[in-house]
Amino acid sequence: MSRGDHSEASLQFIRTLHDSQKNHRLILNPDYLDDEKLPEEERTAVLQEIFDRNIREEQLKRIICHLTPILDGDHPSSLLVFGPTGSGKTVSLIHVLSTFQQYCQTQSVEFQYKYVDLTSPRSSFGALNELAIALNDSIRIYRKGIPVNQMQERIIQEMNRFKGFLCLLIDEADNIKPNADEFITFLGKTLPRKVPCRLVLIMVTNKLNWDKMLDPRILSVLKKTNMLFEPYDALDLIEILKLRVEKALEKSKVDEGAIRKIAALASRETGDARKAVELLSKAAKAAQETKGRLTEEIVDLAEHRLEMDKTDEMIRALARQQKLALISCYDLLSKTSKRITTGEAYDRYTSLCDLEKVRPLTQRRFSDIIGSLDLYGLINGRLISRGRYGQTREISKSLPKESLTRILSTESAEGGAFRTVP
DNA sequence: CATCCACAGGAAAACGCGGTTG
DNA sequence: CAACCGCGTTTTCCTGTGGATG
Repeated sequence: MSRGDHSEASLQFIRTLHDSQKNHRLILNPDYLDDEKLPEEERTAVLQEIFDRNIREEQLKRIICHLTPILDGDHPSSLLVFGPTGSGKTVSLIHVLSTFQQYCQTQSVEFQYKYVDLTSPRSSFGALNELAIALNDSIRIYRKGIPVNQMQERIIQEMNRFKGFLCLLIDEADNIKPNADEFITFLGKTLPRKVPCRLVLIMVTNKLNWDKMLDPRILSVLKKTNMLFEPYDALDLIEILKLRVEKALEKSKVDEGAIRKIAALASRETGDARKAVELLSKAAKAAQETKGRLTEEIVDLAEHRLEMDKTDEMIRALARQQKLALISCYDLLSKTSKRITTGEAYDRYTSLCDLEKVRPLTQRRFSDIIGSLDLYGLINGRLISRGRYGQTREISKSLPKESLTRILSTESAEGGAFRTVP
């Protein structure tokens, strides 16, 4: 009997909750807030709209001007594109090249472009490998273990299939780590001689002085042209964000001020469009959980939360040794409340390693780890000299209490996990 | 003023792993 | 199978460094 009342109340509860959730509904299409999860066609469609809004018009014009000689059969020089991350270099170039390729087909000019992605750091060998994959979409993936010359031979063979103009778009070219010269020499010097097609190199980097690190002799062979991508300014970002809002969110529930705030925050930092969209996504989720309206206050909240999540994620992603180092630092810091030195931290670290049955690293290596932790902002490491008592990094904490407790909890929680790992 | 501590940090060699080749 | 290759990681060895101290 009371059962009926009870379920009636529950039903009511469910109904009101559902209704309120419906009212709060802000995110209509979450896919548009995450570039990576967007299907290819949709992605290009979004990009198309961005370009239609004349956001990167200046840059597009410049690229196209550089390419147009091809239509008359002239050979443009290779191109070096600079620009900070998230300024739309890759996106713009791919857009231009693919449309240019289409146009060339109608004009019966032989033109093809291949995209070589070096986003994750690679050696010159890895770069060659990537190039080979880009050239030949077949399943064959060349693995490590074969000499470099042979690799180059295969690429030359592969390239013999192409005629006319072949444009190589090399993304994040600065990621070729130890000997970038080798790869670039091959590209700029060896290949044009041994291959029938006309090669146009486009290299993308976000390091302004990258070309100065290369051998000057290679640069003279390349006959390159430089091009600079300015970061998006706040107005551009507003346009981009508005586009996303239209696609993904219930527009009427988004404050104009909130968008402006996101754009301002992002442009103040680096002008990175990806970061702006990420913040928008975070803010939208936060808004949906509360009142369902995207306001400036929510943006503030989301920014704070995003930062916390980042450090959290950071810590979770650390390697074992790094984590151990971090733990030993904070362990020591919490006990002494005084400045500590690398040596002290190292002592604590070795004993901790003993406890975890992990072979401790050398102090030299430990010093590097401390350096990396400092770089990540998980620790403040300042180089000081204490006169006769030597020179040390003075280590102090830089994390809020919330993260700190979490570190200590992972220490105990993953202690067992550590031990099971051989 | 020279000394000397306790490390920083560069260079190079060594190691280990995952792969190919003959 | 041994020999070899590429490559990131780690160890070994090394030279600097800046100011309190005698």
